[in-house]
Amino acid sequence: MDPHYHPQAVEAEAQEYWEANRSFQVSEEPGREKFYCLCMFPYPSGRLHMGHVRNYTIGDVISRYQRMCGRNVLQPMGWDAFGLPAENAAMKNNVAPAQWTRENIEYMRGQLRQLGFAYDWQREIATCDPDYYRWEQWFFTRLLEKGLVYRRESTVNWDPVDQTVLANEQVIDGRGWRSGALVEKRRIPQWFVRITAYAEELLQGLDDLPGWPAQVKTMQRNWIGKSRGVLVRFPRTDAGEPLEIFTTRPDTLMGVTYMALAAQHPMVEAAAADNPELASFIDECNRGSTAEADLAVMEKKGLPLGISVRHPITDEEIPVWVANFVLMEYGTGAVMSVPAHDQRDWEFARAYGLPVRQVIAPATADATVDLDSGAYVDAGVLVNSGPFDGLDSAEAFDDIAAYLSERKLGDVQVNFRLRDWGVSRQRYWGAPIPVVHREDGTVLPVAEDDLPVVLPENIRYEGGANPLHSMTDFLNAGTDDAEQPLRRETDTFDTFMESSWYYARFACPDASGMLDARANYWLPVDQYIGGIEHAILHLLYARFFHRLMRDEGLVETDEPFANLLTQGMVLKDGAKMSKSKGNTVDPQALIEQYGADTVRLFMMFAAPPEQTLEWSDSGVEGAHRFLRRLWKLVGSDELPPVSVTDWTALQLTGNATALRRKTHQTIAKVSDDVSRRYTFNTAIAAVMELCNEINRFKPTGEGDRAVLREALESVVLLLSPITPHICHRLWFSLGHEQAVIHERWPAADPAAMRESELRLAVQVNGKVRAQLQVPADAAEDAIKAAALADENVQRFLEGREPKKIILVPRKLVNIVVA
RNA sequence: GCCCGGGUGGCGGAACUGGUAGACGCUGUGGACUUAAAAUCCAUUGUCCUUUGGACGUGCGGGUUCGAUUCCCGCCCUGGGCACCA
Repeated sequence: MDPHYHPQAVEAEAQEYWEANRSFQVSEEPGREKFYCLCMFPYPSGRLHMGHVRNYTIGDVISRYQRMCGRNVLQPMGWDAFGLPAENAAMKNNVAPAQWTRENIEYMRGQLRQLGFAYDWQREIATCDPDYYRWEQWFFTRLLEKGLVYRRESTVNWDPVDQTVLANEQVIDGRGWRSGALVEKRRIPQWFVRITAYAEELLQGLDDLPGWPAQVKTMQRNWIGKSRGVLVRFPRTDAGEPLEIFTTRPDTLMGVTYMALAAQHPMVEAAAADNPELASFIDECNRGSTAEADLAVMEKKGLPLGISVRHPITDEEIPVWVANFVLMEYGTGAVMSVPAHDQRDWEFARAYGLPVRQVIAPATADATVDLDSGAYVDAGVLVNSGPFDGLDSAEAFDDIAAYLSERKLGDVQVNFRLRDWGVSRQRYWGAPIPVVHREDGTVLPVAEDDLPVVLPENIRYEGGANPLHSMTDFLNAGTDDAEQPLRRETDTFDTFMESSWYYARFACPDASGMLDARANYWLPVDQYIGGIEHAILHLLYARFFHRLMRDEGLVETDEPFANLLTQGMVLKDGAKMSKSKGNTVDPQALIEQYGADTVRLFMMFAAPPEQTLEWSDSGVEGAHRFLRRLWKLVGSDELPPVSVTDWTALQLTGNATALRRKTHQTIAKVSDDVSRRYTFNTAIAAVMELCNEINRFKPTGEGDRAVLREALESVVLLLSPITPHICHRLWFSLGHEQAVIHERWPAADPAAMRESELRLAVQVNGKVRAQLQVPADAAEDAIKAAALADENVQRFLEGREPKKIILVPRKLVNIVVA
């Protein structure tokens, strides 16, 4: 065997073997345990970045491990191919988005192959392929028929110079990123999917996902935001509909001193008609971005409408204000303000000189209220609340709700923060929304036989308006039954639509319908892996879409992803790697210099998968050095495999017994790390320790040789999911005829792992003062006696009698004095 | 602003259920080999104290405990998400 490790040759050889043998092509095998391992598919942005390499290496390690455990493993790969960057690239480089995207896919597919991932490439999907998105279009028309999608007006960012809708990301400090023009909010009709109809189920479903990280479930719970409160109607002092608000704190109702409305609230718009100051305030509110983060940090501003309502209990007159921090999209677009017991209301009241009225007092004497420095927001006991005085907040909630309900002034209501999913995008590079418009403004779904609505790909893209607007062939959709002309919709779908069901299509990529029975063999995904940045939106939409497909009879399960691993970001210089920040590290250069195995090993070794990984160029070299040592260590053993049937019959030297113990402890440790903890970094560290021990081991007889052999084979088997190419080669060089991918994962022998002696720490008052070597089966009293007998321990006891001796089995003895 | 994370040597990280802080690797330093360099191998590498040994040390300030990186309270810094980036 070549004494030098040449990764390029080794990796080409392994990859050719896997390809020639179609090693990773799988089909349904009823009766055999399946394992569906999926990584979030990439957006084909041009080249792989380190985040991809990290994500896909984790998935590949898990897939290859599960395969060695005997499961029928599906690991597919595809492309989330629609999206904004293709349009930006088109403008910049004068190339059609379709062409740009497909060229990127070609290149990135080659990179993934070089990294040796065990994908079933026959299942490859690109979401920009009409064979894929036609089913999304079909499904949308089904939802339309069921009333699960609807059209209404909603707000977008409008660039008045470029005459185009901007994504939040394209609005920088309230201005269009290209034109620099002040962005305006504009309301246009858009399609929505009723995710709110599934809010309760999506919330409950989280309880049935033990394989999901708690933090992700918490984020989703908070996002769905279920709350119980009261819808209160405040009658107007003049004519007109009462003002409705939702509050979770009806116990503070007696402390309301003003009402606050969103600028888009109908009552505000009506009042602005004869109030120029108000009209200009609304204009001001209608500038800038629609992003919630921007709205939340804005200076809180407002204006009185000159309108008032009556308090539903006291009949007192309450002024109505418009405020820039109230969102029309939430609740009713109006809130009751209780400055004494809500911090934001308090700040607003301070700024505008509105009264602060305390109606809640602390339930315990030690709490204090200082309304000059801020609101008192905790629950407590009602004061200044007339008939409700003395009730605690919980009782007051019920009593006040009942009072309002009897008088038809309010109702207990469950409210969700979750809003319906707006899926319309005023973009070219997306799946066309399959509807047509009549001249009278009514809308019809495209008939099933007329699907897919194919997006024209051979276009010139010059930015600004959606090029579909000027394509008469596309726009002309024939006539309806009454011979009236039909115009095709030019909006396309949110790309989250495609990524909400691709995992199911991978099970049956050539199905003649949206899905077929194969989906039910493979689903749910057993292990889903992707970036933590998708913790809410993508994962929630996919969970929702899965239920929609279930209710259409397409899948049998409730949840799409049984286990979820959220990988941390790859950062450099403390920031997410991105082209715009110019801090990317190109994996390609590393693959070419060191080989795929080095890159894979380094990525898995540098940090546990859930943690952010701060990139550093050093360390890659170290991973490569380890592989070179491994090559020499294993490759130099050219004796044939040893088969031992009964290890207990062998006479082993002390060193051999120790090495065998280390081997089996390592097998146990790595198995646990890979299968339960997903801490590949500690798994690799354990194998490195074993290699260090092998290096020090000098075999002297047949038994020693058998132990060495077992250790080397274990190293290769344990590393094979992580660095599959070098292990493929080394397994053959160890004399095996079958490729390592067909081998079973090794089992740890508990008898071999047993220690005969233990090393315990001896503490005096919690500080380590000595180390103790004791037989593994030593009695408690003997251990305590030995600990007390230690010279240094005696020195620190200073003749004092131990008050207590704490013995933690296998760990330490703590002698407590004084 | 709101929701969810993170903070441990010069660096990446380990310590899994409250039990010996710093595994494994990187870097640095010293040495071997070499005409020399690279590669490789060996030793060493938290700070401080003259020591066999000891003090300090896990963002900061408190608390609980025989014992806290781990649990509790209050801060600071930092990453992710906030519904049209994917």
